[in-house]
Amino acid sequence: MKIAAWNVNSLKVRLPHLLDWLATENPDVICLQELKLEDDKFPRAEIEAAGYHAAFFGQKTYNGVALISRHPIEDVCLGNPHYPDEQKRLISGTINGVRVVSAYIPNGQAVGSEKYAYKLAWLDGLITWLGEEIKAHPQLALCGDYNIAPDDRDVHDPKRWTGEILCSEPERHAFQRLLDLGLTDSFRLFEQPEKTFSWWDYRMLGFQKNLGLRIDHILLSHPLAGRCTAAGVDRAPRKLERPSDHAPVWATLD
DNA sequence: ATGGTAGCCGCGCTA
Repeated sequence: MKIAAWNVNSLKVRLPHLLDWLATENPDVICLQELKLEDDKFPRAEIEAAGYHAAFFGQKTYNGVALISRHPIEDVCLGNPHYPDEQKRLISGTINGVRVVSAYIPNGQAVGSEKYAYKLAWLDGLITWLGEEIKAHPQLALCGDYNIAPDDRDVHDPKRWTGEILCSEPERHAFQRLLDLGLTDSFRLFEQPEKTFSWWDYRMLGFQKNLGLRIDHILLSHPLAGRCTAAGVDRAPRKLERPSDHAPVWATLD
């Protein structure tokens, strides 16, 4: 079973890239973030024509998340019952007996800002909910755009980013609290090339210079981590014309 | 120190 996550930064614009990636990589599941479209604009027909089911939680202009799967998606849950939120950032469903969560964790804008406080509160709500969810569903994968680089290895220039948004200690501590629930960063189960990132700013030739961060993650509960055979980031779609600023991340399970 | 780019039913906001 191959599971992926991709912040597409507008599904309308990126649909051709998504369909290409589904055709070449053939994931069983891909969790999408930043759809930036309402549910009635979701390209259901195109996704189904490619042989996939879809469950989605959309919003105009901002946010929006989806589960795309080769297999039926059961028991879909929209949002976090412990954290009522106008912003559509969370969707979960059961696929092949695996509870798959697609999450778009808030960016936070700047340390100390109102949006930063929202990010930390949102993470608190996520952690509370996941504690219960993982008990109910021991086989769980939390996938998406975390907007957190968990370690200095995940940052192109750790000194410059020390204490900055995406790297601050409270954000990294929240990531650790997710791991403490019994989750494992699938990417770090394997040896990886140095300076592997999943997001590069559109500005200042960020991708060309590899000025990136690894902020997109697939966390696996212990039973799934034990089945994980490979994980990585696929930079190829970031090289295309009019790319998302994020690359897809993936993990395979036995 | 600022600004650079991309997406959105833009005319600023979010990332």
